[in-house]
Amino acid sequence: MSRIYELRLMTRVAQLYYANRLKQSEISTRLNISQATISRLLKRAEQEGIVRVTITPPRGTFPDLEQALRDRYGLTEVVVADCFQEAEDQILRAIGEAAGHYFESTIGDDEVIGLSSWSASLLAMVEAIHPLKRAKAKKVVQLLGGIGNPVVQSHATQLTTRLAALTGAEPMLLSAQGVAASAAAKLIMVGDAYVRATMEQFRHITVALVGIGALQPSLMLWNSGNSFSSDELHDLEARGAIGDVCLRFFDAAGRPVTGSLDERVIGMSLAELGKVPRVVGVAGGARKLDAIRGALLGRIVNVLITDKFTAARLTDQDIS
Amino acid sequence: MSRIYELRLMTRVAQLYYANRLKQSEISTRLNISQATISRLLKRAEQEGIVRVTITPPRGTFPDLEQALRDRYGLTEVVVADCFQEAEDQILRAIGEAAGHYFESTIGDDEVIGLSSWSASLLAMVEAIHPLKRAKAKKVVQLLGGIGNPVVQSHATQLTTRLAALTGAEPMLLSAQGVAASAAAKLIMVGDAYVRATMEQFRHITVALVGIGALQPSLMLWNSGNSFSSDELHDLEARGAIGDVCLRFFDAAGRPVTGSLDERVIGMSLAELGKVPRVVGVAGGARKLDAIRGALLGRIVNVLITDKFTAARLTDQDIS
DNA sequence: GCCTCATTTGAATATCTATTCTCTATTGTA
DNA sequence: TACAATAGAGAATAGATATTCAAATGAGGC
Repeated sequence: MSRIYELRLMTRVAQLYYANRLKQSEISTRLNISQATISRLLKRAEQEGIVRVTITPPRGTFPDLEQALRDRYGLTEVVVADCFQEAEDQILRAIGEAAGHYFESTIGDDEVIGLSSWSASLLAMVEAIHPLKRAKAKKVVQLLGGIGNPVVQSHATQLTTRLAALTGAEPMLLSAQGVAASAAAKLIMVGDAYVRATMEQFRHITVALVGIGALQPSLMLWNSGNSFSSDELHDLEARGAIGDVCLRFFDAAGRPVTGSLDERVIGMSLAELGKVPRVVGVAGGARKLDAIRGALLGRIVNVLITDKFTAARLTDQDIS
Repeated sequence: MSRIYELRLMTRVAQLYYANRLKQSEISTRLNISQATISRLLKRAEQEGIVRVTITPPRGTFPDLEQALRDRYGLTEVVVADCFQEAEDQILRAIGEAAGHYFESTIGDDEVIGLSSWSASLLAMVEAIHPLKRAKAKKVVQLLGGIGNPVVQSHATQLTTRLAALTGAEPMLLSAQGVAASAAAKLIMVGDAYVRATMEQFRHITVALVGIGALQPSLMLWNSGNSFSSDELHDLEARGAIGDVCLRFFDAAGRPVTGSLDERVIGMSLAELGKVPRVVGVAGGARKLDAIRGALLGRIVNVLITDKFTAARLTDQDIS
């Protein structure tokens, strides 16, 4: 059969199939051609470029940025949230909402959720989550003790409790300070049966929700000599630390920066986190850019929820 | 779920489905969403205009013209053949080839083919047909006796024989003049057993291949007082006849123009033709434009094979 | 607050589509 | 001319997708 007529036939079949929405069998009856051949013609029509499928991203979605981030950093999934202005509070709301939606629509039954509690992003996320009707998750495990004064500490456990309530899961709290006064103090706290029980769950976690912190300036400022000694922080900084997840520090390339602090932190380690199938990092904002990049490069998270500005910067694109 | 996130999800699913070519079930595993929902999201993505399918007609094919003709004249199928120049011989070759392809690819098993023999278009068509390997058609029935001198007459029956050979069908010939000298002469010819047998097949025909003739100027000139009397032709013309199919005349609107001639023509009548499920008209060229339009308006044919120039004129479009 | 109606969801399944398999036929090669 | 390798078509069927159904949820309306 001559080429031109084959092309015509493909076009006609494509027209009947895609424009007129006929079944292949209807086309096959109509044109006296077997259904198998119709199927093959349609496939060839695609190969020939006669049929093309175009995906037009609706305003406010950024599949190209997401794709670029997945490709560049080997991430499983990325959600880029739209955000009108690049102001901290706006970004926080945007990524919180996005993370909430992501969480709601991807949480499966019987999941064991890990939550690295003290993070404005995660707080925003949990606030965005609607109560799930049917109990879905099994457990919500607090990944890190509370930080700073007791009020903030309780905040941390509340977040865990809240998420547990929303998902109908059992909360597993880490009723301890995130940073013990000393390695010895940590040992004592870890001796607590409840703390042990929670930490025992770490290895059963199926999805971890974590914030990503920047060392400079926030942690430095915020700390103001409470949990961390200036020496420790400066030491971390001197050794290249740029950010943290669960108070476990890493440098710009994502390599762990260990230190005496690790002996005092009560919470999940990076090694343990590495064994969790799905680690969702929720973070955005220019201030955290390098920390986020580090977490991505170090494969500390494999899902990222961020804002469009940060996403653009992470892919070296112009910000639009 | 907020609208923007729904749209994002549709986009993402569409991307995985169309760009990454994942199965719906793979997507459903990956995103923790049921396959049913993936299917629904894809459907909605189309409705939302996120996914669009574009059909790009290859050069030399004219789906838009074909569509316009189908719509305008209520045709079942139309093939518009490409044609470089608007010269009779070129047009003839183009539509002949197109008709041949159309025939080859749509002829089914057990079809009874009717062939209105004396037509340059049909000749070109039959010449373009490759011998079918497996016998397909059951019978090829000559729809009209031969015209003019015996050489031309035999031409007509040869065409039938040839098509029959190509399709492995049994030829049913009308070994008679297309136009008898008188009504009485017709009666005599129709008395012949073979002629009767062939005409008996008329009502079993599943597909009729017919040319479309123009009264002016061709028939008038061509005749030169052979089969038709000038009176008859002028009478037909006076009564609005503009063209014919199987020597059955019709006016510009496709209404039959009957006359004494009908009593003498040995061949299928328009009424009989109207009962054939698929009547394929093969014709093109400026000269025949009005005749073709008449045949279309009168629903005398329901499939048209023509050239792009004629197609454009039939749809009142500019010729390109 | 409680009920009704319209939606939404996933499991089961009906339907549609792609692929395999086999047969036929064709093309290039000796 | 005959032969092997190649290509193409449809029938059967494996596989994928759409739809149905039942259950559950949410949004008004009283």
